[in-house]
Amino acid sequence: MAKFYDTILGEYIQNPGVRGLSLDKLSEKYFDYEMIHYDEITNKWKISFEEISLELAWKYSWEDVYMTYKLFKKQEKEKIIENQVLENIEIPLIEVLKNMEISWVKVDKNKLKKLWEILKEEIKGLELVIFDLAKEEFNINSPKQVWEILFEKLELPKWKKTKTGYSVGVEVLENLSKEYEIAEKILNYRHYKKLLSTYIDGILKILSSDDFIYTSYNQTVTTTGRLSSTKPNLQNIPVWNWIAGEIRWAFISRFEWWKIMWFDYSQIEVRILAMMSRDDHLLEVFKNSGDIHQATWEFIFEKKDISASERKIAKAVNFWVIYGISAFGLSKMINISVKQAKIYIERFFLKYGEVKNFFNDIILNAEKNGFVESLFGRKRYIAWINDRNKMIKNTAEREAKNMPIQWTNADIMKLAMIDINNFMEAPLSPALSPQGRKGEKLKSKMIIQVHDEVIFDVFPGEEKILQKNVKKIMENILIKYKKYFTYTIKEEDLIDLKVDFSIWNSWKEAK
DNA sequence: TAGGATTGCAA
DNA sequence: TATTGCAATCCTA
Repeated sequence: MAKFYDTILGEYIQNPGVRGLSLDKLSEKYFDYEMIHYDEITNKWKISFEEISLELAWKYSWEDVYMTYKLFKKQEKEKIIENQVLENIEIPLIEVLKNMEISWVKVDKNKLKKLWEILKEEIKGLELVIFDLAKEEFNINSPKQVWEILFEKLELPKWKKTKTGYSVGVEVLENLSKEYEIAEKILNYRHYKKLLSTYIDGILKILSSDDFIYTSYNQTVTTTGRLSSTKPNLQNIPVWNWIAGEIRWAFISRFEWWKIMWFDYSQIEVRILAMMSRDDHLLEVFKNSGDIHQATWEFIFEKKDISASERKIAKAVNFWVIYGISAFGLSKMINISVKQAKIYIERFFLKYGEVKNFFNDIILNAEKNGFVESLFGRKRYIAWINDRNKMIKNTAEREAKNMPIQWTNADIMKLAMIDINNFMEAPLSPALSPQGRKGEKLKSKMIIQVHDEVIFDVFPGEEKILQKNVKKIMENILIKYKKYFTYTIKEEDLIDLKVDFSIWNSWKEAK
């Protein structure tokens, strides 16, 4: 039993993704009791807590404690506190996330300022061109004004409607940009503007005086057991393109002589699929070559030499099948005909037959029991799996198919983070300590998690010990925690997870 | 000023 | 006609 407990996490485990997990919401939901709000007692923050009457302060404080206690008692009675995922993953993770949050992330302010100058210049230029093409000035950031200009004034062909007018999203503009320069320019404008507002201004705005940012990790918002990150969201920093990719160069080690180290689970979802489905052919790939894309193509098309474009298709098929994509979706995603896409998907399931059975079983079970389950027993209720509406039913089925995989992914990563944290907190033996000091802890810090990657700020001299141990911990999670499995997996089907690694002075790496 | 709608970034 | 998120911006109520 952990040293501490969290009733919100208890609630989250029961019903991941349900909004309104705050104490006052739960108190209403379960005890039909409306708590006093902080807004009320402070007259909407007009007075401070010290200024309110003792009686009100007492009631407010008492409620907080008592309702938490009642919630705990309820969860104890319902045996929620004994939930394996809660006890072994979510509760221990609290401290890990705390450590990450207080470690902060150093930012290269000058780098961002330089990017700001470049982007500002580009945007200004594009604005002029767009106004010239439109023959008037308007707000390019306003979708409404954009479609008014494009479809009403310039009479470009209309593509897609929205609730309030016409869509002018990427898909539409990309189609238009084949013939109309203005569409292409607006796309460029948006791209740069996005980088400038969200990633440059957004980060500069919240930078501390010594150039650090301190993100928050939220443990109870996603329906898939993943974490989320806010203020800033460090989980959607751009990776592509010459200028967007530059942004990652701005996340640097905290001191000049420190390094940024980056670990990433390679193709983890396909590996999980192989293991959970126990598909012999898929498992074989990972036990042998490990090159899943090459293997899929060879296997599906009974062909040895493959071209770069064929490999790209194989990669897409491997990737999208996990999400239960339709032939239509796949065709759009990689720009092939629906007919072709259908053939690829059919052949995938024909060859990897157990995968098909695995997905079918998940749906059957969900229909029967109303929930799906991860490898470690994380449950999600999908009541609408039996909906009569075919659209709703289809969506539910796609969710059901994807969730066990994505959840298991999240569980693996969380377990790895807990073990990494334990490793970093434990006093090192003199032999292992980089400086040979007795009882010393590592000084490096785990700073960022992005779903299947973890990033460290590394103290000089600790590179080797971290590289070796973090990689080992991450790759061995399934073997170490097989006792928690709720699916039966044969010992020989426990495949190795693969972790890629790189080290640099900033987050931008050889990706 | 709050919140819906649109858009776009990540895994 | 894949999923999960967060955030900037516009614009209406």
